[in-house]
Amino acid sequence: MTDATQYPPFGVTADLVILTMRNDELCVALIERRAEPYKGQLALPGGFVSRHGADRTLEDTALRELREETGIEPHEVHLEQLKTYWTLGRDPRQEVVTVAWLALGPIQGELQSGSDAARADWHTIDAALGQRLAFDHNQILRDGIERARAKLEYTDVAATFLPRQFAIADVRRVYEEVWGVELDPGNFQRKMTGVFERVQDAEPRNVGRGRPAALYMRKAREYRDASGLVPIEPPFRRMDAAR
Amino acid sequence: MTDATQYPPFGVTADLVILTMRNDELCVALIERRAEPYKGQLALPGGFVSRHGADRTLEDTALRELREETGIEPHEVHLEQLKTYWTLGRDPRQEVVTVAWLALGPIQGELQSGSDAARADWHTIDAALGQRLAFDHNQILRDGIERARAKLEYTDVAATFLPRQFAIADVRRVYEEVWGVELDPGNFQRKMTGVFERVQDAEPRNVGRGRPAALYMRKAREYRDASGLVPIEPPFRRMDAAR
DNA sequence: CGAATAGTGTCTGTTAGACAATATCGA
DNA sequence: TCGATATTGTCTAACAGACACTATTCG
Repeated sequence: MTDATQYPPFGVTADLVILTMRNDELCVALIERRAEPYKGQLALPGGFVSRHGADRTLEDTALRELREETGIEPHEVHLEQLKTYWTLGRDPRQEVVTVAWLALGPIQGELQSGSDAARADWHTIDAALGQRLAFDHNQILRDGIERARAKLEYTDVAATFLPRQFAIADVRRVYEEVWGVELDPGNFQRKMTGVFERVQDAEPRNVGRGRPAALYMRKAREYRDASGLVPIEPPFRRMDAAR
Repeated sequence: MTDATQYPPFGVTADLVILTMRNDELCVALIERRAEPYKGQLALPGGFVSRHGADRTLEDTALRELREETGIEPHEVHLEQLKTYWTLGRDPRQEVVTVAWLALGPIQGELQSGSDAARADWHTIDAALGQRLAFDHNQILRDGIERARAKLEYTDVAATFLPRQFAIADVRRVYEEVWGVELDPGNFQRKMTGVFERVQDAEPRNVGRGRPAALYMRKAREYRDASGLVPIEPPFRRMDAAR
């Protein structure tokens, strides 16, 4: 660390794995690259740190990219740092270190393509991983999904996919889709009612057929860790599948 | 991402949170900085990526720094990426992004100071966190310890602190020290014998008084995740304290 | 022998998971 | 009414935690 200037200069980007549920399917936001390298291929949205010194932290860059891409306000999503990626020659233009972020939210509308994207769209996880993405974005996407899967087990992160008020069955559908399993509705209900807070007033949103569900929201007062998530009790094991 | 060269150049370092047990105390490796900034203060060991293109991946840098600092061979330690840190002006010389790594191992000997360090020594966690470290290294160290604590709960990572063969009580002492709790020896025994593999031959290493303990090692064949750790069964809860 | 540590047995309260039963809606 | 979904009840096997007990060493 004696003389920093003797070491090679890097570019630093923040790339985003933005996941949401659309029609009960787990989807990821991808852009189509407008420029080389990987022109025309799909990639995770992202961009370089500190356009004109606007970013003061790594998170600023991630939040800015998130806003540009989805038009969503930061407080509506869960955002956490995922992992950092670099291998020699990973980007042919110059050495680029990418700090990947995981963003989860109830994002409804269509996406807006930023400056460097020809278009931006939602893709199901299977469709996205079934093709070659730009750079090492296949790996980043896999890591992001794995992180989300793991966090369902010991946090209330599933609720970040849902609007502010939701039914327990909505939470269950998130688990079922993200884990790819079927869960027993009865047992799930019991476990989760303790995790969330019942909304008393609120007319029961009456969507489909069947008995209307009570609405819940995330508990505000409980202990949250640095990531803003509430730990859920001992284990919600991935093996807890019905049948 | 249109023109990478318009963005500011960053230096990239790998800094290490190297934890080990010495005299049943959790200790961290710190260096005393030889040069400005923070000259004379304690800091996590680390260094810039790719001195003369020697590093082809981020992990290469971490492994190289680890070897230089501890003289330890990579296969003897558990190494995982922790988190990446940057805020504007974090390093007064130039903008530096630091990829922090967590290294856990049964590191016995003294430390060798690298080129940029006046000296390198082991410090207990309390001593290290009780003073002002260079840069944002207090935060990085706290994050590293928290990661280690969390991983004890659902992996066999405790064994990475120990030599290849160990007694169950050794594992228990790791949990007790890292979590700062007392665990019931009997119940701990039962849970952990399933996690590890008994070494049949191996004369019972006879250290202190009392009945000599059977030796165990980590299971080689079981499923290991990408980090090389074996998941341990449902929950080893932090609350599982005795008394 | 007694002190110390390793390891096993046993009991009890809790809980996960299976599955049945009830509640409340739309058609 | 039926079909669908929400919610609660019940049972059982497993298990965590408390704690007593046995095993094996050293001094």
